[in-house]
Amino acid sequence: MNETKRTRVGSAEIASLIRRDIKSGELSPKERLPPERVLAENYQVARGTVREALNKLAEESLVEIRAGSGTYVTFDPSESADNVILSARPLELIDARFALEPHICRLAVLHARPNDLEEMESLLQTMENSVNDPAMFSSADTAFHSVLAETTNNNLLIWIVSQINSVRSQKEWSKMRRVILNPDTINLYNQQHRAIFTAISQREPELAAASMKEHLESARLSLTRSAST
Amino acid sequence: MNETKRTRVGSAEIASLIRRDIKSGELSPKERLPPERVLAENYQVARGTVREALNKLAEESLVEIRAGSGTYVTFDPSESADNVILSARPLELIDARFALEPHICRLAVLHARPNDLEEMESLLQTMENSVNDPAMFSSADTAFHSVLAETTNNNLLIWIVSQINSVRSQKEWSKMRRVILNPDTINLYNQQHRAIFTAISQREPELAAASMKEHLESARLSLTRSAST
DNA sequence: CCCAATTGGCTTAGTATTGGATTTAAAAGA
DNA sequence: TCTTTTAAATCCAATACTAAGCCAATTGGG
Repeated sequence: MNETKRTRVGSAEIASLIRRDIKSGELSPKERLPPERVLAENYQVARGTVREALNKLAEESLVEIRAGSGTYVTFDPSESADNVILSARPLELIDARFALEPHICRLAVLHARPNDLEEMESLLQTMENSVNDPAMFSSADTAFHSVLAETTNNNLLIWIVSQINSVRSQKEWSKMRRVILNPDTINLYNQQHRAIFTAISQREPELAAASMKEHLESARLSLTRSAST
Repeated sequence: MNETKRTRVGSAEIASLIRRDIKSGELSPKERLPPERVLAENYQVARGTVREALNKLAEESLVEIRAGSGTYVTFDPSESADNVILSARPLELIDARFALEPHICRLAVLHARPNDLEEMESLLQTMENSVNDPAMFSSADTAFHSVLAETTNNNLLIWIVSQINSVRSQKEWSKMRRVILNPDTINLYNQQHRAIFTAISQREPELAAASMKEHLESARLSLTRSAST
């Protein structure tokens, strides 16, 4: 199938190329594509082929074709953001945190300053005093993970984590917290948070990352257990 | 030699240019744009075309047009959510990718289906044929990392990666790409991409993650090297 | 306070560009 | 061979752009 690469360039291939540029943001919303005749020239195909490709993209609502005017990008990758965040499922969230937070711990070890550590210590104490107050624990927990991100001094990571945290403050999630956050679980989490904090203050990046992984593993376990009941 | 028939520069193009300058902060809030007649001269179009472009921007609330006075920027990028993304610095981006992409590789190993692998293979071939075409390489490279994210089936991760990719399509970055992406570097990246792909097809999560880390390490090196020159 | 200069608002007629659609021929694939 | 797809060349219809002029609102200097 892919052996004969050179000869056959069909409308499907053209469509894929353009689709990729739109979805990756290389072509921004409202932007006008070059005229069909020029695209045909660029891709070295006939105009009819380009036309077919553009019509496919129009059916996918990626572009809008206006006769006499041009073809315009109508897909905004950043607009689908709210939907993604609102509809994120618990296990998706845990996987995303698995990707992010261990490495955040490593970076936190590199960048942590005394007042970062003080803030973490203060939040740890709040959580340790909230064994019977799930709501309080939960807000301090979120803050703790935010501080970890802020400690990296990486605005991109800080922003990503804040986006992820906004998922957790959804309505549906607070229900779930009430089920999961019993005193035993809170105690477990407190121990794990403490382990992460200790690893960071002792400047041990891999230990910090490993502790975070263990913590997230527990969180995943809590989730699957609560889902099965 | 005048075979090059310029494609029409229309109101959509003018609007895109000005919109980009506004959103990137090149034009500050409250600042007055040059008069329509001057803009028309600068862009080498008729005044009516400039007018249409400005009216579009006014509908998007990016500018305010006051008859007899002028056209004023009414959009403040620092108050926009996209701000973090627009102002992300190269090393921040690499750190974020260090956090995300190795784990994405692990998840990709778990979820990869035959047509995911086919798509990766096709992009690898595109990149391998683009040793002397940085723009094409870059677009396929972005797509490759996007496909990795899509393979996880995790919408949250897919969205995060797409946000990160949108950073890379910024103006400043395309300059940097031209400096970094010489044939040697592209060949190196191609080898590394191939290694990642092989690890995924052979279902070796840790090998895939390690290959990705190596790839990102190279990317970081290219960045620091280009920054120091 | 008024006048003159500047700036956006708007109209018109003529021209150019662009997508829409059809036809014929050639090439690729079943 | 027959079917489908692509190429190439037209012509058409919709839309946008140019150019030029005049009006209306605003601004700032005298």
